[in-house]
Amino acid sequence: MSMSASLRGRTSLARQLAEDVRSRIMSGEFAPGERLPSEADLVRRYEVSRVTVRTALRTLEAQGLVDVRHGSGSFVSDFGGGIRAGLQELRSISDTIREMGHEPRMERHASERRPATATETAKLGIPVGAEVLALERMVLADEQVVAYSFDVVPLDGFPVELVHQLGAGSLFATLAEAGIMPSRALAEVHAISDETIGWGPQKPVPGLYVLLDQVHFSRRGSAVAYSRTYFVEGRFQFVVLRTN
Amino acid sequence: MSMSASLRGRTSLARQLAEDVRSRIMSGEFAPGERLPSEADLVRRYEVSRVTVRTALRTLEAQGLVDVRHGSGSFVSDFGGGIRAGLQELRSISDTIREMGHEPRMERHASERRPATATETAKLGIPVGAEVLALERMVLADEQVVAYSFDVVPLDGFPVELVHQLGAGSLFATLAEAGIMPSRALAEVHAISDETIGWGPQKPVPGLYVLLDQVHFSRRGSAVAYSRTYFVEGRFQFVVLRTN
DNA sequence: GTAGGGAAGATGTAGGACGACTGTCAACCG
DNA sequence: CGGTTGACAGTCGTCCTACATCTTCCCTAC
Repeated sequence: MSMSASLRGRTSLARQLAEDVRSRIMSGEFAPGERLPSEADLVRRYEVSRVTVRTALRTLEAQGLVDVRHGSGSFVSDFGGGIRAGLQELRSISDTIREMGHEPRMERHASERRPATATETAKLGIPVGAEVLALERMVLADEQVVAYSFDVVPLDGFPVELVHQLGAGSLFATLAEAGIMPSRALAEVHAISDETIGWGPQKPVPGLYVLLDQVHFSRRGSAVAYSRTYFVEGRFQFVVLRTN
Repeated sequence: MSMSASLRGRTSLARQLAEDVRSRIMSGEFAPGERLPSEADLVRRYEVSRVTVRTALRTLEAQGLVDVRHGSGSFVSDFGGGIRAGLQELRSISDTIREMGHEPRMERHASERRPATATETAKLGIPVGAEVLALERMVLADEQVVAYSFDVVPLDGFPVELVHQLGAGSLFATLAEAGIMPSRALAEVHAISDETIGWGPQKPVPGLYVLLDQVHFSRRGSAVAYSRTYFVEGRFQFVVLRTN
């Protein structure tokens, strides 16, 4: 059960352990409701201290994946039928679609360098008129339209040689390559009924969408992207795990 | 800065500490971007061990409220002045409204004991035909309608003397009193356009809602309630904090 | 058969120690 | 003079040991 040696280094041990256990839970190696190995067991198996094990368990508990019971053990949370990709986990839409068992594809509709609008300057906390790259894309899962995405990335300080790449591949991957990996996002959820949104032969009628209006932040707290994603109602399962 | 003595007992020290620091962050005592006291400081001020402090900080970090930086310190997450009261924190609608600075009120529209429907038996994992209490309520903030709520609570094993109270006060409070405090909820988000939902003089037109379709679970993993809450679009700020 | 008690195992908390990383600032060098 | 280097204090990451508290289960006593 030991982690691959390549995992070590870079991030903290606890973080790696949490990620490893998390993947094992997701893969079903640890079934919902089942008891995890005791802290002492995990100490032996992963060859880390109990502090590290407990730190990792705490992280997973805060994420709602496990339930640590005093005097009894740690248990995989049971939601009576499977945990899905939660909205509170920050990852690219493509990755989320792939995790749900579908094949993602992004189709670029427009790509433009222009000054930021008033809304964008406010959301991103950048000066008025600062240059941004605006993207309009269509998100497909198994060739069916699931969302229309409008992304804005401030270009000030962004590596020039990577600008063209922003509109091409994964936004997350390119941002990470530029050293400004999104670490957190503040997302607002809205219900939108608008016939003017969307395009293409699969344009949904009526135009009913769940809008995810979100600002992405780097670990240091600077805004790195602002995106509005209109999810076609019914085609995408939005799940939020709520804990206390 | 010590916690009130009444806080001690019941839950774990770490949980109490996390909750205390969380409230101080929310109240602005610890401003966004600001550095928290060092772990050693917190140990002295709260008179707990470093293990406890670190456990609490880890929890807050997993919730995205603080950013712990190796060798530097712990910092309150900065979202550029963005609002808090995130959707991923499980609390009653009333509490959420109150935290946003408004006065909540629930108005009961209907209350009925009946067998569970097929959907409800599936969502709650109860036998077909099991008796449930179904509630229909209107949620107001400062006397303005913000949502219509449809709640279902399975009555099997529920204390008889508390049944009437379910329809009266706070659902959460009554469930807690019955010893089945909701600890986690799996919530689905949908955009709904439906003119048949809602009632009263303030019934919104058009009927555009953000639907929060959620199953509440106890700490042990049993479903304790199923609720569909239709939030009137634009009247309630839905915020999801996404982390990784 | 049942209630009670105790042992074993599990997590919760405490305290001390050391390593690794970060930011600062003074000394140094070109 | 400016930029670099290096020492240093502060802070988080990890480990160790010990004990307290809680759960569970089994065994005993009645």
